[in-house]
Amino acid sequence: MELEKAYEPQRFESRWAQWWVETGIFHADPKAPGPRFSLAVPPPNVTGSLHIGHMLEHSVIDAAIRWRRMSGDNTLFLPGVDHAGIATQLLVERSLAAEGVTREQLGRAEFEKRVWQWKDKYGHRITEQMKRIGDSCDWSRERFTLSPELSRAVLEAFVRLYERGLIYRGTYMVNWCPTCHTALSDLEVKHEDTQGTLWHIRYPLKDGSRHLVVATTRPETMLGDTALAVNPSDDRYRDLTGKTAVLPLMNREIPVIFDELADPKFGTGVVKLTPAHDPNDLEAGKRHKLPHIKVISENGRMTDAAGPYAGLDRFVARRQIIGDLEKLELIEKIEPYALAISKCDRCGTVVEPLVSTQWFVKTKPLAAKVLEAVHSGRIVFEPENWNKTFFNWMENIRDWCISRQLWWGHRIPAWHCKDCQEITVAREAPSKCSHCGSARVEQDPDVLDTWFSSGLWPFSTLGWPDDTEDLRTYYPTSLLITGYDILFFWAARMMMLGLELMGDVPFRQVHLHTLVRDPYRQKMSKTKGNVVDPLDINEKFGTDAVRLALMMAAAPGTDITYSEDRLAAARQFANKMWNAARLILMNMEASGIAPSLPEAGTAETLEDRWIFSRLNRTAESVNRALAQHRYHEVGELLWQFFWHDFCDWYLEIKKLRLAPGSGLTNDWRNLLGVFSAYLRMQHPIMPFITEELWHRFGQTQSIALAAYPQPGATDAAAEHEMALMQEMITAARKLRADHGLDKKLVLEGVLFCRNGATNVELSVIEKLATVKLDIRTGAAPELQGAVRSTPEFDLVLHLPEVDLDVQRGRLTKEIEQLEKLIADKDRQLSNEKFLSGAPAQVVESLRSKRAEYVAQLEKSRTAFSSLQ
RNA sequence: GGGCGCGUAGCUCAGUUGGUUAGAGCACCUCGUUUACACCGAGGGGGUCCGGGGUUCGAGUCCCUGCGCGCCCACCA
Repeated sequence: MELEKAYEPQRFESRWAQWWVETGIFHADPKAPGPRFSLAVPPPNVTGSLHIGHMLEHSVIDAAIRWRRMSGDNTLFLPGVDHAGIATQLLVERSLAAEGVTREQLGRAEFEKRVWQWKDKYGHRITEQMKRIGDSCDWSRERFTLSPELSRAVLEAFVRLYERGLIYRGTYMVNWCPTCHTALSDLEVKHEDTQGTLWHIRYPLKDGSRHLVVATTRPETMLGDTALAVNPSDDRYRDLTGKTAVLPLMNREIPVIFDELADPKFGTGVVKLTPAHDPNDLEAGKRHKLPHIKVISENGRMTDAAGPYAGLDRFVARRQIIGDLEKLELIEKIEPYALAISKCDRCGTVVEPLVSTQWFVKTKPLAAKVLEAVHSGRIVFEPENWNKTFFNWMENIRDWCISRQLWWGHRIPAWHCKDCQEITVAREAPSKCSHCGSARVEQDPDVLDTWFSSGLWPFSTLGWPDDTEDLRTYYPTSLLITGYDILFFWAARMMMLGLELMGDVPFRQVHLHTLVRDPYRQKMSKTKGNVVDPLDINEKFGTDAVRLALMMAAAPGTDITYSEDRLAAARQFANKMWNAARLILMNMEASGIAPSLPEAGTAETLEDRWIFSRLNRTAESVNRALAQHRYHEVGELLWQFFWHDFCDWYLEIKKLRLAPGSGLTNDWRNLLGVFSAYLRMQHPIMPFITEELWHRFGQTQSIALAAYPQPGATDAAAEHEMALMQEMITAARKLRADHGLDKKLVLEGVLFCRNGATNVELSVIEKLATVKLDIRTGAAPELQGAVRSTPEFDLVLHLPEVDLDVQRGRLTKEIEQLEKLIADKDRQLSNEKFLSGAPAQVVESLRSKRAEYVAQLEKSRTAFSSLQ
């Protein structure tokens, strides 16, 4: 049964994807033998769809898992999805908006019902896509952060942390998004450098003696000013003790106070204090017991306290205030000013700092445990250059605001008493207040930050808080593979919560992969319209080719720039695999062998000794690169081995040996043994084509369950002999190409060999280079005609017509190169410091290298003069 | 204001601990379709490794510095 002529992945990929799921071969068994290797997938948004970043991430994760599984580990690849609180809620709200409905109009219960409907509708898309791209997950263990089981884990985690004093409720200044209408954690706020404006505003003193000039970037907040401050060491303002200023526009009297907050070097050295709208001012306000006047509300509009500006959007109010101040001639100066503006990560709205009562996680004690775990090596970053960034963040961590004023998420398990105002935190809804016994208790309306539940992922997915066999077997997980963009959001939180609640690290190793950018190095985003749908390119190039291309591009350090050229190259590689298999199968049929992959026999020929050596060397490098998460190296090693060793040389030589009707000869066994090993080695990167070919060669079990090739003995002598033979063949081809001779014309000549070079197999050289050679030992007595020389042999071809100009050109270039190299070596070898300082080995190799060049130079010169 | 990273062939990038003539893929040039693959084969051209110092017998690789670019963190007006 012959293979189709070309690699057409569409013909078989979805079939294998389905087969892998249906046969359940990736089902994890805690009782199975072998070292345990477990990994929980970074849960994608339940309503999301696969993007190119996922494609890279899943290629890498799946390769890691498949490699460990084939290496004999008891593996668990746990899949699942995240409810993605704010993202999903916004999505559904947007769809409601299209119907002309707001969530408030629907009410909480009805809205939640709508989101669940949405989840049911789109929630399977991403997991179906994961199956389609070949993720070798245990689908029986699929998890969802908002499922009843995981919700129980969230509840338990919250209560335990609360009981340990690690969760508290308090009133602080938080980041507030007026559009999403919720508090945000610090991480959900993006700082964007912007060219803003600094307005210098005059605040008259009450006594009319003078005015103070205050600089601000946010004039609208002045309506809430409750003081002006100057630095106590600032000589310019010593006389202001006890003075009062009049707040323009509001005509409110505000005191002038002395506080270190005011920097004498900034502007005029006078700063306005708005405790309700600025974190620094809030602190200063506390120190001086200043009143808070909230002039901006949760929806971004001015409050009643803003007097004539009440009800205006905060930015509209700003413009009006500037206009009004100008009319009053209270603007002293307007200058451009560079500042970082804070925006909501989700919707891009400018975040408003507001004082608000929220729930927080006390992070310092948790971070201490994490720092200890990383410092002691219980968690290892790979690549390790993230250590410093990570430590810096962990060491300066601030408390984590975990309450969100949303409706989609885990409801906070706290009940407020309407009588005594106290809070009861409990695992189940209490019938009465635990403080006063009142039955008038009501659950806190807020939900938890979506990252709170994701932070429990490595153990909540394994059955925690119950003591399950899965949890005992697979926790801590072995490896976390994720993008560096969610290092703090997710990885750091898992570490904190895992160490606190499980008493052990959530994973032993963290591999941070790179991000995929568009061809112009821009981040891919839907709004920019530069996203690439991986399903489209999988269809076009083949999923295996996309996996290979992405992994080969993903060298740690820099982000990947997306390029179709790479994908096309990878597809061509897959096509090469396909056609090599086709060649082998065709010849098997001719030799009377049924498709099969027998064990390799013993190496008898040079090419067998050589390919075994190369295979073992490649297996060694590939296993090491996989262990170090150097996936681009894995791809490159396998590419080189397969295309340039196996196809270009090994198969070409074997083609000369295989005879029709021969049956299963030793040549065949060796060829098939190497091919089988290659398929298995390539499988973690390219699961589909390898599975397809595996079966085309008569296998019935999945290749995913076959053994991963382990390194074996190498054969330096065989590699040297093979290299020599390749040089001889190449030399002949070069001579032919130099003279523009027909490929079919058999050229006659003499091969002069020295030393060990004599036992080359002449017939192989003759066939692969289309030559007819006499072979002699020793150096050529004279070098006439078309010659190519190396230290170990001289090849002289009798050409029908030697183009002397071509020969001279080639030789002149060679001679120049050699002279330069020799001069280079001479310079070093005449350097006393080098001779005394460098290791003997280095000096020796330099000497012998020089001797080789000199010998070769002699040859070239002789050949050149023989042309005269 | 801190921190990280990048600058190597026309393009996209490799280049673990400093040590043969710095590599790959794509693109380019020449030749080649009789038996796996034109998604191919054979051969070839192409690089002052961003600039400047330094350490060293020896630097693409280590140190300092300048230029250019990117990212992350950060409550100063």
